[in-house]
Amino acid sequence: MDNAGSLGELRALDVFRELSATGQQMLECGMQLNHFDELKTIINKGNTVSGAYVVVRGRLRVYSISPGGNEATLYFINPGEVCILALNCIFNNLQYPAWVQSEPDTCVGMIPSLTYRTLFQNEPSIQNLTVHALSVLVFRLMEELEEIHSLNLNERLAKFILMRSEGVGQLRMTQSELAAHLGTTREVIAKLLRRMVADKAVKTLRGAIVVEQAEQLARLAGQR
Amino acid sequence: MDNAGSLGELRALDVFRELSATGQQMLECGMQLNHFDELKTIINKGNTVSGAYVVVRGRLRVYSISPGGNEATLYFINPGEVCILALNCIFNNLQYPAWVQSEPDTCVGMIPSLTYRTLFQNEPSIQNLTVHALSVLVFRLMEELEEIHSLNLNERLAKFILMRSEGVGQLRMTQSELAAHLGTTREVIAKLLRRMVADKAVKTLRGAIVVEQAEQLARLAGQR
DNA sequence: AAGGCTCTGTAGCAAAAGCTACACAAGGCC
DNA sequence: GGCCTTGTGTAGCTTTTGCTACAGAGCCTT
Repeated sequence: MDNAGSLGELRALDVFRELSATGQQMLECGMQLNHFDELKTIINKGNTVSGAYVVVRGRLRVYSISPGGNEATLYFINPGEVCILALNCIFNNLQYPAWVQSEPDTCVGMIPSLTYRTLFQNEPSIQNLTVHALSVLVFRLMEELEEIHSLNLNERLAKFILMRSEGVGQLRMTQSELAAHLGTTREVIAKLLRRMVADKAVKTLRGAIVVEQAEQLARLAGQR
Repeated sequence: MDNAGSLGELRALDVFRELSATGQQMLECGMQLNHFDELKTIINKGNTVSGAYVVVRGRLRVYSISPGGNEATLYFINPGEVCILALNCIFNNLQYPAWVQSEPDTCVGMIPSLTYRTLFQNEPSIQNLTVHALSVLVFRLMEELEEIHSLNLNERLAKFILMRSEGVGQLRMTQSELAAHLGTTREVIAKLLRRMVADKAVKTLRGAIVVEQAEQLARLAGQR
């Protein structure tokens, strides 16, 4: 996880900005911006992807849905990063293997497949960016897999709250949403939260979790 | 999962062979072959990686170990494929984030980091190979994550046996090994196998599982 | 203010998975 | 053959997670 963080420096947006600044690339003609005010599903599983996505503002959430209807977040795409899964599909003409959803107030740039492939062939910076983005994703997925195997739900929940409340001290999210991220159900989240509340680690509000004692929470996340 | 399969055509070994055949690359000087007769741990978590690994024969297994000591397989690297995680580390000077183990009778070629980086900068085929290998890995990891979220142990076990016994009709593996792959314990595997035996889907031997009725097994793997 | 919607709290039972403990079987080695 | 190691079968208990059901609280709309 620290590893993955240290990889996050090469920002897709900067690369594209620089490229278009130099002028010799036909970049402007390609990138089109889309803005999403509220939560919206952008790609459905099985969709054909028409281009590479770059997150300008906000965040994208890539998730899967089980036959039973339960959602589970696979990973997030943060501002400045490309949606490498889309690249994946572009390079191999595949269908997108998951769902993608925008968080509220998210802005996404789209570069047509063909443009991206041309850029990749001619621009070392784009080659690096691509490899880099894929690497980051691999790290995130491995980290997620590892956590699922070695932590139980309680620990994963504590960790999730801790990570996503950083700075603010609270996490604006309903318990159903939390459940969808961790691949479980609302009632289970409620049950676990009840224990954390009893431990005075957090406080629950409508639509939010307030972190009371971060170290207490960290302890819950750390060991069983 | 069908997606991942269709990605597997670009074989690392062929690319390197071709490159060294053309002669203008200093490839021979780089690749050194290692042979492993039996199960052996090649990379430990946190190790610094000294080069790119190409599997010539056999198979590599990438896995994680939880604090409790339980293993869980993240994915396999098949003949002709590169260990992209190692590439990852090469490009970003990171430590390897998991353990790697060779199966019996496995042959692995190693290309020093520097050589690989040079190749990547100059050879389009290597660039493609790299992106391709990373893409395949991303698909495999996503598939694994999705399965963990949507299938229970019984279904995952059935699927695992089915996949790994293809053609032969049996799976040469102890129950402890099975447990390590699926991230659980021997007793649980034994319990699940007992049910499958009662259903006449499989038969258990010492060190092996024999598939009796593949469709029966497929049914167990398919739904709950 | 009334009604409706969404979110939360709680209980209780069912199923899944993990853990401990032990008996027995198969194969290798001396 | 006897011993040792490794692998398997089984039982019973605990913990975790999932599922069903319902009550109440907060917020918005009309």
